[in-house]
Amino acid sequence: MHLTQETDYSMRIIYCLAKSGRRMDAASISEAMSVSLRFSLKILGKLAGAGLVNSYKGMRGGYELARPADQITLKEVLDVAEGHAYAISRCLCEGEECNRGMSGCCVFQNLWAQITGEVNQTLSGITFADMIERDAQRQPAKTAP
Amino acid sequence: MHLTQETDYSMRIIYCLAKSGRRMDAASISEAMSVSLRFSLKILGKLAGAGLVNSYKGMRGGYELARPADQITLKEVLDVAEGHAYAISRCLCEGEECNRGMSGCCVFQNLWAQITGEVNQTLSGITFADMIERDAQRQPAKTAP
DNA sequence: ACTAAAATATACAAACTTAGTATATTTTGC
DNA sequence: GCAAAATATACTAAGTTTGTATATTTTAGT
Repeated sequence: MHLTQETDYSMRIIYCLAKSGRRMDAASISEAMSVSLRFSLKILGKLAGAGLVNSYKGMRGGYELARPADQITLKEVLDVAEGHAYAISRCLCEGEECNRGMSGCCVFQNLWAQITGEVNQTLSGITFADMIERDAQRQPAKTAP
Repeated sequence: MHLTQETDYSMRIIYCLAKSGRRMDAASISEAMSVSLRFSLKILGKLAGAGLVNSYKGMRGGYELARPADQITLKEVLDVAEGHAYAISRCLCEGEECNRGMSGCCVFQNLWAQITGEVNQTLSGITFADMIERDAQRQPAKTAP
């Protein structure tokens, strides 16, 4: 029913890179996220493979966003992390046609498609720059004391 | 990521009972849904336990809706079938606080809560009577030839 | 009262998914 | 050349889902 941990971590990792604006190595990221180094590396590999982050080997290597934060949407990250687009019901996924009961294309599929569409639209309308903005709004002016 | 099969079947079972308007035994329901009798029984037990359907033992026994179809919402059935309310992310569920990284209550939680709220609101605004209506709308007047 | 048709309760198990780990290898800056 | 990084590949442990099986209880009809 829920998005996976991997999706959760992926979001945070991209957010972290977006906020820092600099290249970071996996160890720093994993520490900032409180996720094991191994698992962070696995996820970063996936994100790099999908072209959301660029990776650099060797000393001074690490990861950075492949595009500016205002050009990466939540939907993109979710799709990569989950392996496919968000869908509230399985019956909307390819190769998983609902052929039980209900004559032909059922009423529920119709409804699930509607909800799924709304969620995806929301997610594709929000970038990581927006998220940073949102966070700033929530924490009202933490200026020097 | 998806609602479970059990939720899918639960929806259809309630829909089936709503449409028939009569008491039906598990065998008839399972046949109509193309789901095994055993599994149907298991799900029907859950629905009966939650008070969504009434069950009757013995000959001429079976199941019927506990309330009229226009007083049972999709949200109610989902909550029973899944065991808890819909939430897009785990971090919204009780006893699953997200305490990793992100200072305090994170921006993502905020967003997930918003999306989750919208989905739940949609689901609680639709009854099974509405679903029957919806289906009729989709299948344009299948009157005699 | 007896019998057959139903639901109920409880437990079990197989398959799949998720979450995370381990090992060995490759690349690159210094 | 060496050490710091990523990469590739494979493995495993735990949890969840999707059922199935067995034995029991209740009730209508005769």
